[in-house]
Amino acid sequence: MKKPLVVLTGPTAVGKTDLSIMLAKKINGEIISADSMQVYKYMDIGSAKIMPDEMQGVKHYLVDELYPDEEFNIYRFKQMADGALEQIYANGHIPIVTGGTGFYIQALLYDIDFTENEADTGYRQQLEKLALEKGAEYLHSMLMQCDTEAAAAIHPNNTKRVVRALEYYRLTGQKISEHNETEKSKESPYNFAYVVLNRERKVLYERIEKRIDIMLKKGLVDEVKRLKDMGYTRDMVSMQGLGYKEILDYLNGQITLDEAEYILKRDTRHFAKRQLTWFRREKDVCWFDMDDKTDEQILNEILEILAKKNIIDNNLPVNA
RNA sequence: GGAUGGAUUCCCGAGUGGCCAAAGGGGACAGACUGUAAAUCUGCUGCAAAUUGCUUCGGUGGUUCGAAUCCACCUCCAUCCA
Repeated sequence: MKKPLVVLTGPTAVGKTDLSIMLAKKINGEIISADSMQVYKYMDIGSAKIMPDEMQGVKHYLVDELYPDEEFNIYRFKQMADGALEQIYANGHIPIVTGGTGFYIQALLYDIDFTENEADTGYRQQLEKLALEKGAEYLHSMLMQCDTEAAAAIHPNNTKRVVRALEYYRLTGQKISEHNETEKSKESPYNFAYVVLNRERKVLYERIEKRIDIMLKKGLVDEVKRLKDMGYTRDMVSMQGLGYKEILDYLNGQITLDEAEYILKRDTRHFAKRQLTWFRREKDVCWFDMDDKTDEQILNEILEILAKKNIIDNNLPVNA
């Protein structure tokens, strides 16, 4: 019997948070955040983090768990999220995975394996240096020699991914393309419902811009300044988050505040678009347009889906 | 009223007789993604169809085999002089 799992996601600023709380209360769920920035302490405004008083007693995992100088990546996420799942099941709750990081959601949902090796940062740095000195093409040709498939699949300019493929081969003696192939064909060990919230593009973009205006008003600049004063710097994963890198550039005198705002809004729009691209190619996804319906209506439709999949008890009152 | 400079495809901006549907950048749109993923990277952008055709470079008219590029007039904008 597969264990139940609900995914509630969508692009940034669609309005996931409110609905996730409503849903959690309705189905006795607990929430796992699949968000690469909300895990970090002290990063509240810029990450649009849910605050304790908004949680309404619903337990949240993977929020506020790391310090900004700690590295968070898919491997780390997977470990922490698996742990959270175990606890949630043990306590007799239904896990609700929310947050906008599609890659993380996929890793959890299909139990993709990332544990095979430890990062060898020395080799990675060596490769990155090589890329800088000899060019991206050179690295790519290196990959061509050990893993033709991966080289064919990865664009030469995408140094990050070329480096990882090379690193993977060096660490495991295996081709990453083969590893990907086996992981890709996995079936989910969960009885899941994958809900993606969306809105008309124009509306979504307006919401994004409005939200950034509010962040600025609420003191995003001060928040970043505090982080800067605590010694956190741009090279850290946390400080590469939207809202942090731009304001940091401003605080460091590289751009004006107006420029920072413009870039932040633009890049957040780009991000939302990329999220949508990701969700579009996920299988077994239920899409909801939040422009057409109230949160209550959507909630009810989600409950129907959950009941149909036996994720929740069929006897739960569905109609409002 | 006079002088000069300018008006280019969604925006900025190159182009000064054919190789121009028009460089480059931005935006928009689409896509990839399996240990940095709020990251990284790619494609595409006048219209319709096959290598072709059609309509574009403020407007109108002209020169020329041929014009975004030259000429005339007009409109608008900018700066300067009155």
